[in-house]
Amino acid sequence: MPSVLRIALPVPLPTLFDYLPPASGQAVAGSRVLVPFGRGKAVGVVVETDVDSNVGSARLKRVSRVLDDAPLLDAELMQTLAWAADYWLGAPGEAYANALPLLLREDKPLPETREPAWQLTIAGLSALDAGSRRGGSRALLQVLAEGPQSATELDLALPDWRAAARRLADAGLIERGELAMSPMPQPSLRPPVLHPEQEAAVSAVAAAFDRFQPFLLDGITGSGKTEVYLALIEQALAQDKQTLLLVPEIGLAPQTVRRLRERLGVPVEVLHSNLAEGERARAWLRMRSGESKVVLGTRSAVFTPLPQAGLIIVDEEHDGAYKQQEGFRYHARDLALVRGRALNVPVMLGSATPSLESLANVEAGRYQALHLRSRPSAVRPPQVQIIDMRAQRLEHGLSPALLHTVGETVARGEQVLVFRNRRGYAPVLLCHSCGWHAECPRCEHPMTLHAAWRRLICHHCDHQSAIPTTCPACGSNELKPQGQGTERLEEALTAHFPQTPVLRIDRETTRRRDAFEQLLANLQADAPVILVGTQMLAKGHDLPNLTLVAIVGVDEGLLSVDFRAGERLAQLVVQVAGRAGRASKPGRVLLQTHHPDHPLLRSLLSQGYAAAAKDLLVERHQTGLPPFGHQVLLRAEAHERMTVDAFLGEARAALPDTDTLQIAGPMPAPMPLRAGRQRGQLLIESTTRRHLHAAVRPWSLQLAQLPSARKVRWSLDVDPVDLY
DNA sequence: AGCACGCCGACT
DNA sequence: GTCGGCGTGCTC
Repeated sequence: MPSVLRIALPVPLPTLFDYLPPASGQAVAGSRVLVPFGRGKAVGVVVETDVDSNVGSARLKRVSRVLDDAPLLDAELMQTLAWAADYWLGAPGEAYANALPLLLREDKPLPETREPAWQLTIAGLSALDAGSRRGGSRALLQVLAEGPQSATELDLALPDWRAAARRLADAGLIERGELAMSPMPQPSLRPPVLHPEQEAAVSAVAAAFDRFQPFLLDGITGSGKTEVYLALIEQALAQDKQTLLLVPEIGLAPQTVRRLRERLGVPVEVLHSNLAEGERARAWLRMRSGESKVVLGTRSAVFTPLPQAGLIIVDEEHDGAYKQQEGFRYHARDLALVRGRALNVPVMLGSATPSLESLANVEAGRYQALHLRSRPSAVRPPQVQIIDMRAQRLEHGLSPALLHTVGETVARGEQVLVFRNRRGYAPVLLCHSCGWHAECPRCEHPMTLHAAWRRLICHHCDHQSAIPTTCPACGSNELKPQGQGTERLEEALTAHFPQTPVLRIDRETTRRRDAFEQLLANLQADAPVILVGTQMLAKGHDLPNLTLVAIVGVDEGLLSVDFRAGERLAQLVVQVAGRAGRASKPGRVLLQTHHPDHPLLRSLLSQGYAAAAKDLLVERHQTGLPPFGHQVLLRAEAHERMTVDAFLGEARAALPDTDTLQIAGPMPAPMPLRAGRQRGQLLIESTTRRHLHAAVRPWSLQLAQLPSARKVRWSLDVDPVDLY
């Protein structure tokens, strides 16, 4: 049965589907087709043509329609996607689905890549000359008098233009048109002169254009990594080549995009999850056609077609946001490297706190390390000082020494950042009379007290309940909030420093879109202020007058059972500390801890991240943990513990018994109950990736066949970054 | 994942 | 007598 087509369909099944060729038109590998599937229809991607099908000819259906005459996904992407599905044990159809913007997964003609724009009609021109309109309408006419403008440009120029546009369009004064290209800003910022280390990094990568070579740009905060990226993108542009720039989820501030556009003077496509689907599809298609040369995006942007690829950059490469945590669990940084190899282009990974994986690759000689050690914009690196919390009288978790230093700093008119990795008022509500504490019924974890909401909220499943006034167990009035969240620190600092504004920045205060941006924009550079916040404050954003960073309550990271906790803690401390003293004023960092002698803190503070990372790598080597060992995690959850254990037990029994694999479990997950579901896991480890994959690949197919598998929700995670 | 089919409880 | 609960099975 030759000339059958093998097609990837967006279903979480480990198979591709065979179809007869369409009655008319030619389906080629990489093009989308509409096919009958089950009772309905589906859009799939042709993976292979002219295959020999094992499916009985009676069962084969025929492709209904070819959606693309030419492949939408080029050979390189097709090859990369097949590799990715195999490596991360994903359903092939899901890998292909992930690679296409939602709009391109539908049975519709491709959207026009030109951007819709507005322009004046003849009548509009006379209306403008006559000055017959007022207010917003007049302003819009004036802007359009300079030429057609896209919606994107109008959003920037006149935030409230839409109402006026509707009025003017109804009156026939303006009309919709199209822009030939996405907006082309003028290069308005001249590139700064690079210092020697930046220069060296740029020439090292530039010398590797046209071949695959990974680089690790290890540059402390403020050392000018972005300028290195920009210089390299400019070099790629000079050769008419495309650049893919990946950033973690939080790094994509409108401010970053604007800066990039202004500096490069070319359209910069943006791809992230908040974008409207039409915009996403257009950006993707403009890269595919080669019309655009630069794309900036988060995780899924790693699938952007790059027909004229010149360079791939992964900023903050250590960031866990690059790993997809559900469905098709790929890692965008790792996939970027695979694409770099296939496309024959250099890949630059950048970070002030590189992942242990990347550092090990440097040691093994697979990556070339580039260092930026000087901090041109700062007088000197911040001094880090430990505050021993033991035997201290604390005020809402803040030590006298810390409060004193905060006071000094704001008195000098400078700004302070108090970092705490916990939202809410207090992480525990405890009865001092009987020891009862408020616990989530669905997770059996302490619930966080949120004073502003007057609620107890579970941070694991969002379960909420009212705050009891008396202890539900013993009836006493001794319920006390235990521990400090950002909300409580804000309150305590406001009370202690009534003259100084205290601003809290966490998920609650920045819920509104762009609220974070606005909060930061409102910080007058010179006015003293105390910022209290979580992770969100750890990166980006230059606050030149911020000279003190106080880190409180990171001790959880020192005691965690997760083998990556130490690495993450070190990265967090260094990233947060990097906020201090960026401009002309020296910075200071205070770290308040109960464990001042912890070896990780000691090496981190006395010798810096590189030394601490080296120690951590030695530990990983001795224990055979990643990156020296490789892991696949099988997770399962169900309402009954027994159901989970039965499945995991059968799964374990189905694994080959070889000494190349180490198997741990079945065991309860670190969070054994979450949102009312019992959770368990099985960890498979091997020192050789090849052995691991060879065993796990056929096993993953067997798992789906197990009768017990239908009773649980299960997933496989290759190279898990989180063991929860 | 969807989406059907398929047998057992509280409603017009 | 029906609407609908989610168990089980299938998708070329």
